[in-house]
Amino acid sequence: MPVPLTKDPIAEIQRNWERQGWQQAAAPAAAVTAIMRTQQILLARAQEILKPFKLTFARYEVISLLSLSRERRMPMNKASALLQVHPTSITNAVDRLEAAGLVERQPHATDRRAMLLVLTPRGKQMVDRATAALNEQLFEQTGFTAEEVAELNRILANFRQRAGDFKA
Amino acid sequence: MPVPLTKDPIAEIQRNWERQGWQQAAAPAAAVTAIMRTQQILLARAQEILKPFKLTFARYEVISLLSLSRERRMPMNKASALLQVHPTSITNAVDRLEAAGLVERQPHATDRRAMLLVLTPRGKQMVDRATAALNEQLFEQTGFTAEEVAELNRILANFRQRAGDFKA
DNA sequence: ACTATATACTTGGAAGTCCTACAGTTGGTC
DNA sequence: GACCAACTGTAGGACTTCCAAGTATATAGT
Repeated sequence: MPVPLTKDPIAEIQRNWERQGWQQAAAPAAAVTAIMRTQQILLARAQEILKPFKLTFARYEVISLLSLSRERRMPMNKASALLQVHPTSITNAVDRLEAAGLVERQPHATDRRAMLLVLTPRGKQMVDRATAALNEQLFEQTGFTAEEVAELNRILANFRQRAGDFKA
Repeated sequence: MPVPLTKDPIAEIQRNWERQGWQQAAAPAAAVTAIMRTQQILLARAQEILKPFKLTFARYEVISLLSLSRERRMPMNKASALLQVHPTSITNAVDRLEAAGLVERQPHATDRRAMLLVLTPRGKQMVDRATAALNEQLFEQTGFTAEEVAELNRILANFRQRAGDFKA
């Protein structure tokens, strides 16, 4: 990692796959690996930017979601569904957000099984600052051109829809 | 997650960002989130396919790399560089691969700090079967069209190069 | 030749993800 | 009205990733 490689290791995977005679699988195998690596790079950047706020990207996503909702509150199962992560991941994130005073758990008015997540004023302030930092330092300079962003959004939305993430 | 959402939650993020007046950041924010979600879906599929082999994707990547190298052996630091993960991740994966009898650690001939990873015959057999499964069940039916795969490979290779993953 | 810096790997710990299993609630069905 | 299936959130465990620190070895500079 310190010294950049002289060859793209993912292009190397594709060449290896082709050399083995797996023509059909070669390019998609490279694409899958590239997506995983890209995610890793983007996540690392986000975490770096969020470090001064003592937030991780997972926790940022939770409070950002709350911040954009009406009333700045939401049942946990809805947060889980919208962020598309396992319920226990939300539990984990909320435990830490609550310890940091950014979010509160409140009983649901009509369903005693459910928990309502409520963004505190401190939480709101934190989201605003963290979002400004992410916008400036990550989203407005991802390293993708505007065309590439549009292409990615198109291709990945198709994929996610076919994968069953959402309907029509 | 059980019931598919009626709206794409990532498109929702983009709309929310635009509503807040963050025009420049909106589309890239959606793209970043889409990449993360897509990685999650692909990783889950890979893990599912590898489960019968008692392999995780991280461990598969290590033995696949060894399998494609001359002599089926490689120093750990080279594996770390090529897979672009932290050295400790390799240590972790190799501990488990070694326990499963798929890989062996051998001393390096000329550098006594270094460790040589050697794929065992059992390991080779396992890679071959796992690769066949991944090719059939994942890579040959990712849900991307051939054009989309080509676009992804082009866009993500540019990105990774700009991010410093490799030179020229 | 000797010291200082750099490299290779491991250990221990923090954080995230998921899964399984469980307790408490809810709600439709007979 | 009682009962069972489905749902909500959480505890515990496995796994991965990274970071920080430590040990051993190699290499460069004086």
